[in-house]
Amino acid sequence: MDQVEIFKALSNKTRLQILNWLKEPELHFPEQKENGFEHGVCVGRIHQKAGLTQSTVSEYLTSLQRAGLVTATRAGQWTYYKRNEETFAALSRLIQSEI
Amino acid sequence: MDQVEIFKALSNKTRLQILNWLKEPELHFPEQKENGFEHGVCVGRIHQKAGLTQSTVSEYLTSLQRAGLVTATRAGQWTYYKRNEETFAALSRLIQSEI
DNA sequence: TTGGTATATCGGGAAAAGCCGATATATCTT
DNA sequence: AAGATATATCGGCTTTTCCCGATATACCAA
Repeated sequence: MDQVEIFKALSNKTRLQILNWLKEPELHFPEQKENGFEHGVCVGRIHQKAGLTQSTVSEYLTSLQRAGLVTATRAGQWTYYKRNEETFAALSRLIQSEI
Repeated sequence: MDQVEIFKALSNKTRLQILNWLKEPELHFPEQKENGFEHGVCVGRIHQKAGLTQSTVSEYLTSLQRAGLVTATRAGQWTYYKRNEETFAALSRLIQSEI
């Protein structure tokens, strides 16, 4: 758990936005409803909603993953990204006791 | 409470270090003991301990203050910086409920 | 195999952050 | 007023971040 890396990942409006969308995928990505959200949301939908290029969003998701804030699951041609709530909980604890 | 600004302020090893020192000033800045720590620690001592130039440390402290993570109190020729625990508590809550 | 779709990676230009040395400002002392 | 001390600000160089378009890679379908 690299603190600096986590805070850097969180230091961007779009990335915070993405994390927020992933809190309630059914609400923010209703198009994907039939496929379910067990593994999260695929890059393409996040890309469309974010209004940035595919490459930028892909890089953002990778950086969130490196920080441990999301997990990635490949399924066929899609990669699904999902929040990793444990990291958020750990970070919250860290802030009130360690930092 | 600008989330991005807070996370940017926390995205630096030295600044995290400073915040950590300020948790226990009497432990990390014993030289200042006779003056007390009610208003925190003055820039010069933090500068010496950090091993970066005075200007850099002054800028770092200003950025921590802008983020609301510390408060600054001027007393004579000294400026004392002190942790603002309310912001840390609020941030901790924010992470576990909002972000 | 060929082509289509989804994602990742690469190269790069612009903007911001990391630091520094020099200098300005504020305050105290004499 | 003049000098000393503490902090803030400014100009600049270097590294990193922000994004992009182009291209590569992976997978699927015919």
